[in-house]
Amino acid sequence: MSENVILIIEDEKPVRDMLQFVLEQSGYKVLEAADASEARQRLGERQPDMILLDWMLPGVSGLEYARELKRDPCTRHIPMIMLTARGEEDDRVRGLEAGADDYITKPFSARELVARIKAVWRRAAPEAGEELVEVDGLLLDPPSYRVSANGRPIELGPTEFRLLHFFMTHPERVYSRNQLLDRVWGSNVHVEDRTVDVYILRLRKALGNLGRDRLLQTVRGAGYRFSARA
Amino acid sequence: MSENVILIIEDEKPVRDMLQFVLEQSGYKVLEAADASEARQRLGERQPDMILLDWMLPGVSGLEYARELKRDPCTRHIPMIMLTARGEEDDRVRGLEAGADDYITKPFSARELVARIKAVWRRAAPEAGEELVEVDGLLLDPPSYRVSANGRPIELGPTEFRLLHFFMTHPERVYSRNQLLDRVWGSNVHVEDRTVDVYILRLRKALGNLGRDRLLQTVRGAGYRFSARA
DNA sequence: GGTTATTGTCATATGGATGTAATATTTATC
DNA sequence: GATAAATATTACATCCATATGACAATAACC
Repeated sequence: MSENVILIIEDEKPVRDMLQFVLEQSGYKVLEAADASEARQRLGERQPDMILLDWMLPGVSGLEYARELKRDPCTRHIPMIMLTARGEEDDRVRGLEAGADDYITKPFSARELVARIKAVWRRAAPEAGEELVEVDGLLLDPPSYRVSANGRPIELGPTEFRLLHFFMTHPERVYSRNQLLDRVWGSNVHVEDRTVDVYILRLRKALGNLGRDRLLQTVRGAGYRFSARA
Repeated sequence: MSENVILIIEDEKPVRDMLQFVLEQSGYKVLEAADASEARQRLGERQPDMILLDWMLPGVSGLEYARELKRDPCTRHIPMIMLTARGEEDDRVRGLEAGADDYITKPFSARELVARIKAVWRRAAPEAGEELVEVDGLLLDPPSYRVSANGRPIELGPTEFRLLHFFMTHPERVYSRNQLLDRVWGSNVHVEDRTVDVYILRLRKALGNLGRDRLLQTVRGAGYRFSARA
């Protein structure tokens, strides 16, 4: 997961600091602005992946600024969460009408904030890599999380599933253990590269039940390859 | 939330433009028609999720056209709001009798319009999934709020009912806890994702009484799936 | 107003999943 | 064929995700 950037637009410094702490704690990068004009400046420098906008701002109100953000083609696509004091139903409706994707009422817990941020992103970005993959009678269906060959199901653990999915979508090419760790396990995990051997074995065993283990080939000195060819 | 499409049937262009602006601001897609014949054309091209119908139309009056829409099986289920100049109680009654879901008097604020649209959808939403659902001998009937298997009834709480309804209408696909919270609990609520486990358990217990708990499958590391297959 | 059902959260139990090390086997090289 | 290097396989301790039962807060109901 690449680092996500969140722009906080909030005039009260203590609240801003609290937000920054919470969000950085959760692994996000934070930009700050105390009012609309500072926000415009930040937006000129860098496009964030999320905007947290306080309802009450000095000068241009949060609501007005929300509308402005949603009018600008450069910023309208950026998901926005409004921060409001004591939940007035009216404000909430107006905030959502102004184009906010969600709103959150102060005071809120760190967990709630992070949960809402994730929920908004989830809704904004539908999942990728959803298509059914087929190689040599072997079927892998991401949405249903199922693998089968000749109609018979194959049981796989999560890691084996990801590994097989990667191989099936990148066939006919050798990947080193470290490349596989990067692409399947994730870039910043430290795992012994010999671990890959073990998962290859586990995957082969599972595929072997239906005679598909030959698809997973060892290339000595280089790594592994997934291929329908002998 | 998928993009909702609203068809505006209104002969005065300035009013139409205003409506379009307001609705697009609120994130809806807008179709336009100046009279009944144009409306028929638009409806042939695309089914909207809502119809805004002016009371006064040249040619076929709004009232007549409302009746026509409610007679046609292809359009009768689409929620409809009538727009009228001044609120004569009489018109209002006739409009509602003709099948309109709500009624709004010009001039109205953007907020009022959007609020009524949302309110109509809220009321219409339960009607949307009205059809009896059946999976592997398990029956769920939304109107009567009943669930049964082999003729024997199953008692479910409201949340378990909604959860089961969602699963039965979206089978063979894995949903993460957070996706389920979004789709079953609603997007603007904050609930711990572990709570889903508990409701899965409760639902399984209820289904287990009639041996249907196997339909609700755990997919480790991914979420849950509803499926009649093993 | 009191009772009951519902809801969401927590603590704990359980079992699968994960990563590593030790050992066996294969392969390449001389 | 001996040796070294790479890979396969086994076994295991640990960790983590899920299952489950109990509970307090809340809402619905009579």
